[in-house]
Amino acid sequence: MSGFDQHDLFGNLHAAVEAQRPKTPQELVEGLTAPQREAVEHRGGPLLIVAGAGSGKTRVLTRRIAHLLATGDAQPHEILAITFTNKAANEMVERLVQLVGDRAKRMWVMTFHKAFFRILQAESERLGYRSRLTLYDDSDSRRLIQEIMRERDIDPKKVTPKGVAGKISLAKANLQTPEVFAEGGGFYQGPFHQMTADLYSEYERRLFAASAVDFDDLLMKPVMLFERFEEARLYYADRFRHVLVDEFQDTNRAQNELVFQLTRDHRQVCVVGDSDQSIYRFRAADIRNILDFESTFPDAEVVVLEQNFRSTQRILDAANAVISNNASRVVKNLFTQEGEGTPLTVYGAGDERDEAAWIASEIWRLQRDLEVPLNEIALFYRTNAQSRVLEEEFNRAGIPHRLIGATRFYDRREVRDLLSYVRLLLNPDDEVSARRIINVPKRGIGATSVTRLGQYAAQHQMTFAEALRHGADAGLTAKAAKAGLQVAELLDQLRHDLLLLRPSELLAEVFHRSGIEAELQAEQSVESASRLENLGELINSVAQMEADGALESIEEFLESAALTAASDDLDDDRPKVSLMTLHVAKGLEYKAVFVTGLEEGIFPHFSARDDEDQLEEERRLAYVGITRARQFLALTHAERRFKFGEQGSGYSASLPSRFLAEIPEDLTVRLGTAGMPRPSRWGSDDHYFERPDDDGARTFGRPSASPSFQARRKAPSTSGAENLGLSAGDVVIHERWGEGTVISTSGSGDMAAAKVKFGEVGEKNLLLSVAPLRRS
DNA sequence: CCTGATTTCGACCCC
DNA sequence: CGAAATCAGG
Repeated sequence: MSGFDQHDLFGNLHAAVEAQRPKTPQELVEGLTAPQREAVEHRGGPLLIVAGAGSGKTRVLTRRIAHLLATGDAQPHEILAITFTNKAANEMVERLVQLVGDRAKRMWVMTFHKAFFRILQAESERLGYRSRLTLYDDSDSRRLIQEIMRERDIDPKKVTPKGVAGKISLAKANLQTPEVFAEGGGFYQGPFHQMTADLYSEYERRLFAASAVDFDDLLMKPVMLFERFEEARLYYADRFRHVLVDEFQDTNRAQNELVFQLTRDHRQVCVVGDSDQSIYRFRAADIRNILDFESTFPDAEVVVLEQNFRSTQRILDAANAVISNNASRVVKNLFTQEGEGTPLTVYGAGDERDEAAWIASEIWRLQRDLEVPLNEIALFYRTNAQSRVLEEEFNRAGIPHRLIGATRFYDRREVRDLLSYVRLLLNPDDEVSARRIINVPKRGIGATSVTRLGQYAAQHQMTFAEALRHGADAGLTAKAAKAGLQVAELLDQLRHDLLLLRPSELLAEVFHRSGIEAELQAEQSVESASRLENLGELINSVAQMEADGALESIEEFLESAALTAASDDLDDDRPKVSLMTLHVAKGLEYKAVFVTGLEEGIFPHFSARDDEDQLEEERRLAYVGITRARQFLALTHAERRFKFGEQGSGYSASLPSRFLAEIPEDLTVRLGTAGMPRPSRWGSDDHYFERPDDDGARTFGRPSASPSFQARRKAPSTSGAENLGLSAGDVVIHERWGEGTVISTSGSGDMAAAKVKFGEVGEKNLLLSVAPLRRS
């Protein structure tokens, strides 16, 4: 899955050579288990694949698609394969290219949101939109809601725009129009609900006027389109004669309905999912969609994949034990042939710094003694806020790492500003973008002027951008009115370039002509330098995409910018430890995994405290985390943690998570304050005792005294070997292994490493800053 | 009326 | 710690 595997590389080469000859149906089921094969070969009706973690579902899905082609049961353009993340989609495309060659490019293999944005864009006229659609992301929607609330003098403290946005989002996911929402189905009543309903209604009106759609519209609007225009539904249902959906357990009502609308006639629908991995309830995923699939399609064939090809038995046993505490689930038990494996480590830290320090020391050990590459190590946490301490400690310890899914490049302010210009050029109705760029760079059009322009636009039924030309009439000062006129002219001129320039050139032109460039250059701060750099990077990356032939138009670029999640980014293979939330981790796998912060209140999160359903979801999240690990799994918790509390912030005691107690003791080794001081048992004890540089600076195995302070003061001390300036051929002496010859070196500073050949123990990869090494 | 500086407040998970 | 509300000055 993760793509680092060697056999994948060879697979690629192999595929390139073999690409000319399509695989036969027989070849496509080679090496599959009986249930996997059944899933690949099933024909003629609905298919539900219940796929446990690590049971090879991507493999089955891609083989099934290839098989459909090979037997002539489907043409490439008839395939719609839906995933939840771009990352998963890209991976699927890659594998399909290996299996069926370039024909894969004619299939629709993408996320729900992308597929239905395309359909919505193509059919927007039917729904009455007058311009090309602009996609509003969460922050755009929030701005619009905030603006509406401001106009209505609603106190943003009593009702937050975020809260309102959340309510509207849920309503849309459940296919509730403003009218239906207002009625409330008897459950929700009262003035507060009424106000939310009014806001929802106005929000919809404004979105429509701006020719804009939000994320939830990408699902809800197509449902409405298909309901109102049967011929549109039939067109797409006929075109996509084979619909396959991954991660079906995380679909919401709208997504479920879309699948049904597209497939209810031909019934060639294949959904894959694992109810134990449903973790998106908070964004309206409804686990019943998968549980009720068989009642929706009574003739559905069900295939259950229970053999896990990823983890050791101990890891699976732990996962099974935890998830078995969920009452509402279909029982299934994963098994593996990967062997027992080593025990899991449970580490009880003093506080979060100690936790981080221990993890850092373990990572060093994993890579040094067990030669686990850094990019095969991952660290998960429940909330993004937990990442900071971990990062700080990793910086101190010199552990190369990357945060996945934290901040999106496209969310940086300067990037959004620039893209807002382009959005406005493409869609003059776009209110949010117009409001955003009107005073970027500073032109002397402040809040008061913007409000007046907004009022004027509303009164005279024109767009906000159009109102810029009527600043004087709208009551702006002469200076502001003039500036407004200039913006309008600037937009006219830039709109000219739209047809003439390539996307990257257009961005560069906007960057320059808008004055954003000049303003940033004038500022001369570290901050502005970084912004300039980011925008340069943006333009360069677009130019690169053009050069690669990967970008047709600026519209396409905006679409991908809007639909790219933070977690989709850079598949760089550099050796770094990955840090991410448990949600982002779904679908990934690593040789070694750390799940951190297993404490009551954090994981399970306190918001799930009184709700059994939410608690079960937290448990599924734990299940997801555990099952990401192939060989090594450590679970950590801290006794005290710095928290942002209701009454101020400070350290407070943290109880170990109930999920820890749910793991049978005999699967684990307990370390730190929670247990006896013993060395970690990952790998052989030999490895541990052999560690020549075990100077006691690390914290594992220490009694509870105050491990955190030790961890803090004694960041890994260096052996000094990284400063020897070693190169291949040098002869060195290792304290334990004696004389050896340097074969190669890599990295620098704290991460400088060398491959050294010793007489007795053979070749070793050494991290120089810790290896007790000297020149001979 | 705009802008830059200062204060305040708030924080779960995401396509 | 960072974004948004608020304040003081031009």
